[in-house]
Amino acid sequence: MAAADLTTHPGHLARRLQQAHYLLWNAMVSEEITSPQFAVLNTLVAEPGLDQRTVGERVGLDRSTIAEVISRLSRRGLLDKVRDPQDGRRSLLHLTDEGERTHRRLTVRTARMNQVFLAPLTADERTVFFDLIRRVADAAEGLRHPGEPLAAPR
Amino acid sequence: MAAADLTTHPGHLARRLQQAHYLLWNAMVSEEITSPQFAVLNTLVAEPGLDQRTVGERVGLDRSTIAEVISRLSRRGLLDKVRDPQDGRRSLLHLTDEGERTHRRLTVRTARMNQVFLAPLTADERTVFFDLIRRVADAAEGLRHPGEPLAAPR
DNA sequence: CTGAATTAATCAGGGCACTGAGTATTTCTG
DNA sequence: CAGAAATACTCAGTGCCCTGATTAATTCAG
Repeated sequence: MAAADLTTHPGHLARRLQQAHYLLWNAMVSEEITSPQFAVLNTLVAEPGLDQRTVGERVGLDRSTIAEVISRLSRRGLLDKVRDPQDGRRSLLHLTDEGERTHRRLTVRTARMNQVFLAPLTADERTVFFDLIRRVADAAEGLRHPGEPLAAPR
Repeated sequence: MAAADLTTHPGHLARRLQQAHYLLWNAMVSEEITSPQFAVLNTLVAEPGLDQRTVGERVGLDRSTIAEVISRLSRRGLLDKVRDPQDGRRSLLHLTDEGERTHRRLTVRTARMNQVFLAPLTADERTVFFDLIRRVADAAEGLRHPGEPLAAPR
């Protein structure tokens, strides 16, 4: 007895939302390039030559995950990865021509998909939707860095 | 040039939201039991004896994923899985005592975590937050089943 | 009643996401 | 300047998430 109602659990809703998006992306944007991969391409269009860690920070992926995503994009010839001569620890990233073409092509499809995805909401609701999610995500991310203990508040 | 602004991409926001939740769950609820695993336990508290596929449907996991999650829960002794004598294709699931205890314990922690997670929002905003996400997720899920072609509308 | 669909579960394979440990390089400090 | 601390990346390990193909059991149609 005493089962919780998952429809009031933000984590459960977030997961379902992401899954729904995953499916729609696959159907309407690309089966080859995933949404996180597109986010990386998009970041490198705006800021070519960024190092791996910073790209991860921009798109919200940790060191290990960004390494995998970049390795796949590199394997497919969408970006080049070279050691920084100024700082031998860093890997600098640049899109290839093919990478830029892919980004351009997917940008159009992505916009179309977002329209479909957000179709159930009015323009005002979309604004609120973005604002609320962003605030919750930002706040939770902010809890990571500081010395805040998170759980036991003493 | 012409990089998109990811902060207006619902998919990107959904992913960030889910990651933020993942981290908070890990810090405040459990490092052993994940949120999807808890969802399964919760479903079986409400409806003991459900078959594997139906549980997956309830919590929003496909056949393959639910199989993995259940295999882990079973390995940890939190649930029992037995072949349905009435229908040899089905696996029927029941929580063990340990599974019920775990569910009870995590229910409390989960409620506390949700408070922290939603702290940036007022009570009214939380209602809207749930409503908007649910509507978008439901609509996208609804696009899967029908004969709708999704992409090329002809 | 038997062959054809349907259904539940499994398996193989690809990708995302995190942690903890380890390596190489750079920077900071005494 | 040498050792310590910090930084970027890699690697191993676990878990979530999906698709397509396969297997076993049930149900349906002729």
